[in-house]
Amino acid sequence: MMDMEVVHSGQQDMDLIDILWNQDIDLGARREVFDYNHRQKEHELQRQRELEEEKRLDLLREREKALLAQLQLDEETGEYIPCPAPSAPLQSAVTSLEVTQNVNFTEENGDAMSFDECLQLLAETFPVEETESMSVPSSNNIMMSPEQPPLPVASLSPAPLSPPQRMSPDLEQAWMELLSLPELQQCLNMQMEEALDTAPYPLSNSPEVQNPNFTFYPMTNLTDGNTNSLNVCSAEFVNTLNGPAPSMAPPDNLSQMEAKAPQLNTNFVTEGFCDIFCPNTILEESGGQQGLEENETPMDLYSLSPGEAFDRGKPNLTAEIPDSDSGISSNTSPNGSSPPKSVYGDGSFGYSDSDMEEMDQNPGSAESDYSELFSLNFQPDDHQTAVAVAAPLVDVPQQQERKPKHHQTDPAEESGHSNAPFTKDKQKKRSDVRLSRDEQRAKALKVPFTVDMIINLPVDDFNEMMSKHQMNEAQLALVRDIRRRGKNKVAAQNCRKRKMENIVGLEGELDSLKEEKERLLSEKSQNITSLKEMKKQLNTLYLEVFSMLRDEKGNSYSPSNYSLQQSSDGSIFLVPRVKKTFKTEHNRLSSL
DNA sequence: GCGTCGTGTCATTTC
DNA sequence: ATGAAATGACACGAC
Repeated sequence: MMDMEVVHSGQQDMDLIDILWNQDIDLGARREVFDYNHRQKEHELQRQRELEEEKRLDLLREREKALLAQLQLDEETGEYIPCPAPSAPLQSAVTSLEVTQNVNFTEENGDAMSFDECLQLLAETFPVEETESMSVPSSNNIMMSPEQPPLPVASLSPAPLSPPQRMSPDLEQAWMELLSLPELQQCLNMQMEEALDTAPYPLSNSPEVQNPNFTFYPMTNLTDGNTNSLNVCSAEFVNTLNGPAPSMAPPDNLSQMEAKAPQLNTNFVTEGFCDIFCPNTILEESGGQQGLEENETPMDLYSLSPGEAFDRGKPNLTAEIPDSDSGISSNTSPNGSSPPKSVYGDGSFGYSDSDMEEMDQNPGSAESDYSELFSLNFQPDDHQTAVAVAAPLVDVPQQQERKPKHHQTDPAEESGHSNAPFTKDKQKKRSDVRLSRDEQRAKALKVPFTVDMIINLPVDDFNEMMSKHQMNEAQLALVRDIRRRGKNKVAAQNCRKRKMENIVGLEGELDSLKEEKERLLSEKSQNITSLKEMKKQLNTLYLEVFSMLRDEKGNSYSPSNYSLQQSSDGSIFLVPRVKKTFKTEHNRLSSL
């Protein structure tokens, strides 16, 4: 019987665990997360991988030195260019590749090192073996979790003999070396940012674009540093580098980058990642469809079909943003605790206020940085500014991924100043955070006003300002929300201030009333004392007056039988106490 | 872990 | 009737 109960309770526990597990699955966690052995195993594997990576990195550094030794530093561009007249002949394995590359790269910018030149150098540096496998080397799959399917390489590259697939392992490793160069890393990052800025939502209909493996892997791993990019960058991804690699381009050269993007040689196999990272190229290729014009911002795209665009865009904004604490959000389910009534109503615009709140759970991190970096006084038509302003939308989650543990530490704490700030500083910081949230939202929707203007302008000026600018519903709703919140915030502060003042005033009033009470009580006691004294004096005077009165026979009047009374005209009468006696007698008789 | 405080936000009421 | 201001209530983070 006991066993049955134990089994039963055990079964209940398991059911409970399953329920909780299912909830966690909904929240994005897997059961392995809770398995200690599994985690330990993962940890050991991770350490093993790290050791291997260290060895590989050492090897790669040596090879990189050897490679750079054969390159010349161009003093003008700061790039490495190949030494003139390479003597070693190309190996046979590269021949077909070379033909392809020569065809495709002959028109490229002569300043930069072309693809076949790189290959030539690599071939000189590293002996190339005959290609053994036509598939992408297994290193691509090293970092893949078992449940993830391998990259559909074939579908990525329709070209029958895409060069990277024909690379030998050594050659590919050399490519990986190139990829590990900081210049190329930066170039890749810039291309990614640019692509995401200009087309936040993949415009291509190709299934690869919608495959999470393709969008997720490069984005997440490129930001992780050299190691991961080495492991993860597929050969197709290498193709995105076929343009002249602008080395160490400053961030404000985005427009130049963008101008260069369409120049990429699209004859080369680019349908893979290039579809994702170089949307301009795709747009050019797709039958003259201009798509994004130079000054057309992503917002314009939203306004073309707000519903779909935002439905697709929303996961980009929210799904990759971890909740501030432990990645579990109470609002994960669509029917979550967010208020049913939203100012955005039918959800035709992707941001509901509660969604924005989720996005804003990270007040101290990148957002405030961006709010400081970018002024809100931009013109919506300024494409370059629009790109710069749109950048935070995609960059914020990346930065959050980089610093998930520090997302709520302020810079002062990070820099070692862990002393508790003064209250005023804290208030200012919180106010800044609040401001940065709304600024972030305003930037996201490209609202052409500053938050300060939205909140602090008088009603008439505000209405005039709103009427002067054509804004869509989402922008109007956001502006109204910002103004409402800003006003309400000030009102709440004033309300609390008044409340505190009322409390302080009431406390002061209470004190003064207590003092008044004490004063009145003492006055009362004084009055009582003086009254007693006066009565006493009056009684003495009364008796004195009585003692001086005499009747016709010269006898004195008895105060018990007579009393003195004053009439209304001031004259004094001696009245016998007959009435009283009579009254008393009458009362006595009636009582009998 | 719990209580307190300061603050922002929302819903509702008051003006 | 309408919009702004005021306020109660709640949530959240910091301490």
